[in-house]
Amino acid sequence: MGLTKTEIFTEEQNTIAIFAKVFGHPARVAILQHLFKIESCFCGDLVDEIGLAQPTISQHLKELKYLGLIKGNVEGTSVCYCIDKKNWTAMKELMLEFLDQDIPSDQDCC
Amino acid sequence: MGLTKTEIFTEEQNTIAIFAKVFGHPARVAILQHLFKIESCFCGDLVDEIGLAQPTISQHLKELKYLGLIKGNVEGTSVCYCIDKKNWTAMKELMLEFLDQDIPSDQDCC
DNA sequence: CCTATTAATCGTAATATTGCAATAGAATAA
DNA sequence: TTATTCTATTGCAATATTACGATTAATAGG
Repeated sequence: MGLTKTEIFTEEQNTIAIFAKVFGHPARVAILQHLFKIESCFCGDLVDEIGLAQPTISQHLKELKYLGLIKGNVEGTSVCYCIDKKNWTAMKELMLEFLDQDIPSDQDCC
Repeated sequence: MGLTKTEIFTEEQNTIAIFAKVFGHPARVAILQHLFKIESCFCGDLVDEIGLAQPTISQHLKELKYLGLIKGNVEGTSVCYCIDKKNWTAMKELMLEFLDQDIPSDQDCC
């Protein structure tokens, strides 16, 4: 099938999965890390920095943009991409809540 | 192609992506949340709790186990699954480092 | 032994993802 | 206008993922 049964899960579970999925590819991790490192951020730079073809990078950027994690600003023929910090923070809160479930005991139950 | 070019990325980027990918499906998110909620943790319960077939749950558990995030303990005909807290903490550190890149300014560059 | 119970594995169909060549679009420069 | 530059889109092949029916272990109970 290859089709996720989203309807049987909570909205929170689906949202966590959607954000996690976008981080589930090293190219998108690399893009985000690079955008954080250099605050100014032209698109062509990413193609040089990461070793993937321009259409491939463009596709990854599209996904990141669709989730609101980055913004793109047209400047002449180039496009300046950067992190949408507000949305990034909101996403981070959600992921932290999920990752931080392990407060109680140190020992495992089995 | 459908084949990720892992060789052009750093080990850290690949590791982040691998962990993120496992959270990229709501069923696995749900499994982990349930394992955190009830400390004791039989496998059949997960099949009832989540509305997916037994082979499907078993497959998701296998992936979580492969990454070391959960442990399985045979008890008679049942298997008791639980979070591997040590590995969970290590994974969390890595993810936090990635998610917490946004310390500097509040304003976006574009 | 046989049977029931539980979980893992196999096989397979449906769908999704990745990557890129080719092309199209959009703005600038000459 | 025409050429150039940069990015987005299209189309497609290769591979991966998801889901589950059927089957196979593995253990427990009679």
